[in-house]
Amino acid sequence: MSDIRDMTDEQIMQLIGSSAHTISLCNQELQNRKRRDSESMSTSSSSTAPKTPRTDNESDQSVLQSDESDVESDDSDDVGDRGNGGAIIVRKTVKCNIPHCTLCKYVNQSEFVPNMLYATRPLHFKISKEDFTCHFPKKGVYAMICINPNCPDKYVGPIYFGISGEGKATLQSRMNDHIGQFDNTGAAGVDCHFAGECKDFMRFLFLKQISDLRKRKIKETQYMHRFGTLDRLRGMNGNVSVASLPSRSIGLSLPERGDTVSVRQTHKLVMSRKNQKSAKKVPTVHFQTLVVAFIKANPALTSFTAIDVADFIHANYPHYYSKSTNMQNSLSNRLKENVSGKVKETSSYYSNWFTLLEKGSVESNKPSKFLLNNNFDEEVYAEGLKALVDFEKSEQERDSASPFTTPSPRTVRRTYVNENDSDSD
DNA sequence: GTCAGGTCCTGTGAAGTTAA
DNA sequence: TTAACTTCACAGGACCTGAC
Repeated sequence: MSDIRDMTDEQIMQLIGSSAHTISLCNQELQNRKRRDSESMSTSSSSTAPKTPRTDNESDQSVLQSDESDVESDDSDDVGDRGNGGAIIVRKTVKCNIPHCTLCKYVNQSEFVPNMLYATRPLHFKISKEDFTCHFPKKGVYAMICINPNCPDKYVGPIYFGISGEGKATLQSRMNDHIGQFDNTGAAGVDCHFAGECKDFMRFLFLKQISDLRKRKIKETQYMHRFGTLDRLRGMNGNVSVASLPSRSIGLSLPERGDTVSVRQTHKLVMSRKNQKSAKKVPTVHFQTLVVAFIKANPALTSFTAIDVADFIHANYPHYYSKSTNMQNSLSNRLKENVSGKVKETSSYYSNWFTLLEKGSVESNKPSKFLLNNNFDEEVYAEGLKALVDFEKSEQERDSASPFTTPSPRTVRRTYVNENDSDSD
């Protein structure tokens, strides 16, 4: 690590770049080998394993298992959502055409709904004896779609999945709740999207009739994963409804820094920041991005600790680090959860940047660099890294303009601190 | 049917404790 | 002493309830 500390920022970025290229080539080769292996397996066996990279069937397998007992009167819905990962087929939702119905104008009219996460898995509609309408079913899962061709968030297809509630609230009343919020400038969650430029572009459809609350939540969570709506890039679902073990995320707030603007909590496993209103916004970076940057920058290391990663961030992104408190502890918590597989089953697919299936070979307290698998999203990684670099650059420029604003030294974790002792750190 | 206030639940991250 | 681990209070979003 010491040689890295002697490097300039440019040298470090160069190293990251060259390491990234090497690792990318290695990953590609490993993937090719895996593909060849699975092909030779499939020719010698009758089982037909899906060859599509990163099928969502992997990420929500456990949910699917639960769903096997999902016996509803119309359980033949979603006929395409098992098996080889083709189109997801649901009943069609049509206008009820009852006079003064507030929902009719929002019913989805298109023949299919694209999937931003898995392009090969759009929503299609099957011909059914009884279509869903604004008033039917009462209990089930619904999707909200943005059809604004100029959507500022570039959303296409479902951006939010919801369910009818536990009590008397029906799907119809839930939709009315949403629609009622579109005129409210202070609307939160998915409603704030449609309270803006996309106000008249919301469309909805009902996906499945399920009377059991638990099963509704499981189904809703499945859809979130299948369409990636847990990620702000593709949707507005903040949380899964069902998690066998609660996933956690790193959010480092800085209440002592005065007025703050909260960062929307839409991504799971995200390093979020509360920022001073006047200050340049600290970028929101996936915590995995930071770990991957560390792994890529240290190809010779076979294992590391949260402290190593924290030191790396401190050495390479000092301004970003200085905006954080207790980063080491948070990294430690999240790394442990990832490596031990706690977040795998229903967390966003970002958690799958790390190999969890081979957890037996990875110590949770000292993860190996080999935990990085082929599933990590280069685009998200590059985006996060760029945001970090840009932020550091702008902060450095600010420093050189006023030499007294250098980042504060690394925050040491406080233990047994006397509140009155301001020098405890 | 609508809306405002209430409740519940999960994410967040800091504080505290234990182990090495 | 420090790293690793555990616990818990708080914030905010999703959903519920009841009045109008």
